[in-house]
Amino acid sequence: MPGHSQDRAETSGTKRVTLADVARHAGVSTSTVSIAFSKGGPISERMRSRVIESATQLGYAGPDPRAASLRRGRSGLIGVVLGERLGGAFRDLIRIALLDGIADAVGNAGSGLALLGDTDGGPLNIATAPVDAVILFGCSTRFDESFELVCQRGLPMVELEGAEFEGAEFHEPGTPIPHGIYVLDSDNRGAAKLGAEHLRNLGHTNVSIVSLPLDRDRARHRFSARDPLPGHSFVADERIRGVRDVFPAAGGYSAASSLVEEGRLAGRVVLGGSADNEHPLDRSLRPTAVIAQSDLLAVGVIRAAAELGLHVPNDVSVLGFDGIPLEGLAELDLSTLVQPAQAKGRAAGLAALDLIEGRQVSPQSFHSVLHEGATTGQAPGQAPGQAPAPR
Amino acid sequence: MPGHSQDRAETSGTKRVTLADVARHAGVSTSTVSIAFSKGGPISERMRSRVIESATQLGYAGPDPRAASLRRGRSGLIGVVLGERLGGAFRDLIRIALLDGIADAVGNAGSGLALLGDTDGGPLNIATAPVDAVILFGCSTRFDESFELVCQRGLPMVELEGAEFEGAEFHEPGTPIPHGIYVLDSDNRGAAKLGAEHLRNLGHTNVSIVSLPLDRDRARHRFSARDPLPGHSFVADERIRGVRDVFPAAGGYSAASSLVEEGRLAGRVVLGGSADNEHPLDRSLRPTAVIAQSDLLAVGVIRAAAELGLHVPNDVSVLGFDGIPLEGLAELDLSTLVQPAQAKGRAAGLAALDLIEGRQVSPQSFHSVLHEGATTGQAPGQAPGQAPAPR
DNA sequence: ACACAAATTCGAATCGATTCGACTAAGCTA
DNA sequence: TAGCTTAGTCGAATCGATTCGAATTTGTGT
Repeated sequence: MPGHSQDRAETSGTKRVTLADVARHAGVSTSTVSIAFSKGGPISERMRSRVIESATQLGYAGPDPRAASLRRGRSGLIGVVLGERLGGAFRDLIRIALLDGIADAVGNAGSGLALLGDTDGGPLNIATAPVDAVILFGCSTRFDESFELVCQRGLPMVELEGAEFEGAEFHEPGTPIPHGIYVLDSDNRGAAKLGAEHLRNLGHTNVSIVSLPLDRDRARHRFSARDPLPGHSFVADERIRGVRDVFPAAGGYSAASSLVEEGRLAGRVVLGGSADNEHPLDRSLRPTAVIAQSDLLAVGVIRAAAELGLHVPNDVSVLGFDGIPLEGLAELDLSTLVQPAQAKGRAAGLAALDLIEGRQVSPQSFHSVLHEGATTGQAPGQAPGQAPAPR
Repeated sequence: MPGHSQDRAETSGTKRVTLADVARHAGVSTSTVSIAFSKGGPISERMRSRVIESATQLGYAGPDPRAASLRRGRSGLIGVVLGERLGGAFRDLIRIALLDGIADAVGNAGSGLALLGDTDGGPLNIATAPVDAVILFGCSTRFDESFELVCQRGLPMVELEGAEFEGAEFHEPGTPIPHGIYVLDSDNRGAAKLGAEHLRNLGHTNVSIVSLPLDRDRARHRFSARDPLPGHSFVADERIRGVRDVFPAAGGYSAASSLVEEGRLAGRVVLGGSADNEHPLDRSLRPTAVIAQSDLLAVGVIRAAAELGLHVPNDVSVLGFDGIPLEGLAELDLSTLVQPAQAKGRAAGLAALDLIEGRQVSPQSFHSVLHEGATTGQAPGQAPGQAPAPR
C-alpha cells in the first residue's frame, strides 16, 4: 500500500493547488493545462480560456517555478557574486552601475538576479543556489574560491572587471576560455593611457598613481616602477601599465579599497610625503598630477591636497577613473575617465545569457572616454597653451 | 518501449552526473548518497567517505539545487522587490544598508537573495521566481501591483519601510496581518517628533518640511497643514505627523525622490520662495529650520541655502533623516535622525525566515536617535543656551 | 550463544511541472 | 466519399533529488 506521509513543510495548512488539480477541474489533461499557461503553445483560444477559468476558480497562480525549473533544467536566475559584503560592495556606485546594466540585460530576457556570496560567517551559497550562470565581480578577495566552486558545478561564468585569480595568466581577457567562461574586455590600459596623455599634454612630467588594492590582502603601500606588478588585480595592474605607457617611471600608492577616505590617506602620502605629514615632501619632488584609479579615490586625493594647502588644479592636477555620478558632489567637476559601466554590465548579462544557451558569445570591447573637468590643468610653471619645455 | 528523446537543453554535450550515478558507482542506494551529502544525516563515517570518493571521481559537485528545491518545497531564496530600477533604487545608501541587513540575516540562515522587479519593459518576474518569500520595499511606485502578485502566489511577505498600497489602512504596522504578511514597524513618527523637539529646544518656531514623495506619481508640490495627507506613502506621512506633533502648522514641499538635486530644488522653494528665486521670500516668513526626510534631501537643502546666501546653521538649521554614511561628504557633519537601517534590514530578513517556517514572527520596534551635528543651531535672534522667548 | 536494542542502509513513493510522439477531429481536395 | 493535411489534445516518461518506514547489520547484556 503506497502513500507515505512524507509531507514537506507547508506554510499554510491547506494543500497547494497544482496543475493536475486544474486539469481535473477543467476536465482536460495536464499537458493541456501546461500549454495553456506557457506563452506560445498550440492551443485553441476556447480551451485556453476554459483552463484559465478553472485556474482562477481554484486559486491557481500558475506553475510552480521550482518544478518548472527542474523539468526545464533552467531556473531563470543568474547569480552575481559580489564577494564583499553588500554594504561594502555598493559603496562605490560603479558597482551599482554595473549591476544595473546586468539587471537590465537579464531582466529583459525574463531572467532574474540572485545575489550570491558569503555573508561573513554564513555558508557560501554559491554551491547550492539554483542559478543557471554566474557573473563574478573581479574585485573579490575570495575570488578564486568562488571561481573554483562555480567550475565544479560546471556553470557558465562571466568575469566582470578583470581576473584576479591564479589562472589569470592562462587566458587573455576577451577570449572565450576553458569551458563556458567568458572574461569581459574593457581596455583599462588604453583608458589609463588616454588619461596619462592628457596630463602629458598639459605639461606634467611627474605624475603619481593612487591605485586600487594591488594585493590579495588589500594592503596599503607605496610602489615604484622598479617593483614588479603583483598580478593579483588585473584591473589595477592594467591601469598602472597604461599610465607607464606614457610615464614609464610612475610610482604611487595602493589604497585598501575604493573609498574617499582611502583616497585621502593615499593623497597625503603621494602629495605630502607621509600620512601624518611629518616629513613634508620637497616641492620639487612633489608630483604635479595624480591619477587615481577611481573617482572616489580622486575625491579623497583632492581632499588631501586641500589639507596640505595645495590648490587643485593650480598646484596639482587630479584625474579620476570611472565617471560615475558622485551623489552629493555635484559641485565638483572631476576630470575623469568615463567608462560605460552600464553598457559593460549589460554586456556581461548578455554574455551570461549566451553562455547559458550555448551560443557563441559575441566578443565586445569597451573604451573609456576622457572627461576634461575642472580638476586637471596646466602643470605649474607652464604657460597655458604652451608645449612642455624640453629639458 | 519507453525512452522519449525529450532532452532539455544541455549547456555542454556531456550528460550531467546525477546522484543516481554516484550511487551506482559506489554500489549503494540513492538514499544513502543523498544522506551523505546532507549535513546531519545518520551515516557512518566510512560510508560517507566512500560516497564522497565516488562523487569526486565522477566529478559530481553535489545535489542539483533545482531538484532539491522541488522535493523540499523550498528554494532557499528570498525575493527582494525594489520596484525601481536598480540604479535608481540604490542611489540612496539607506536602501543599501537595509539590503545589507537583509542579506546578513538571510545569509546566515543559508538562504540567498533574489532581486525581483520589473526592469522596465521586461516581464515582471515576481510571478515566476523560485522564491520562498518576498520582501517588499515600501517605496515602489508599483507597490500594489507587486503586492497583488505575491498574494496570488500565496507567498509569505514582509513589508519594509511602510505600506503604500490600497489596503494600508486595514492593518496597523507591526501586526502580523492577513496571511503571512508582516509589516515592519519603525516609529517614523516618533523619530520625526524627536527631531522637531530638538529644533523647538533651539528656539525654532517656523520650520518647514522637505518630504519624500507623497503621491503615487511622485509629483513635486507644496503642501500645507490644511491639506490632508494623501496616504500613499506611509513613511512620508508618518514623518510629517511626527513633526506636526510639535509644530502643528508645519507645511513644506514634497520632492520627487531621495536625491541631492531634489533636495536642492525643494530647498529653493521652501527657503527662497520659488525654484527660480524670482520672488524671494520675505525674511520674516522664511523658515528658520528645515526638516528633510532623508539625508540626501538635507544635503540638497543645504546647497540651496548656500546658493541663497544663507548660512547653515546661523541663518537656517537643517535636519536630515536616516544617518547613513554620506560617501564623499565627510566634511559635512549633518544633524540627522539616525535610524538603525541595518538592524531593520536584518529584522526584515528574520521575519521572512520566520514566516517561511510558519513560526510566529517576533514583533520588534525600531527607534531612531538624534545625532546633533553641525547643521542645526540656535534659531536666529535667540541668545545661545536661552529658552525660546515666550510670545 | 541468543535475544534485543541501536545504528545504518535500502526501496519506493513523491514533489509539480514539461514535452514529445501518438492520436482524434475537423477541414479540404479530387 | 475516400484520402490527406492541419490543428489541437492526451498519455506517459522524465527531470534529480528527499524522506520515511522497513529491512538489515552491528553491538551489548547475560
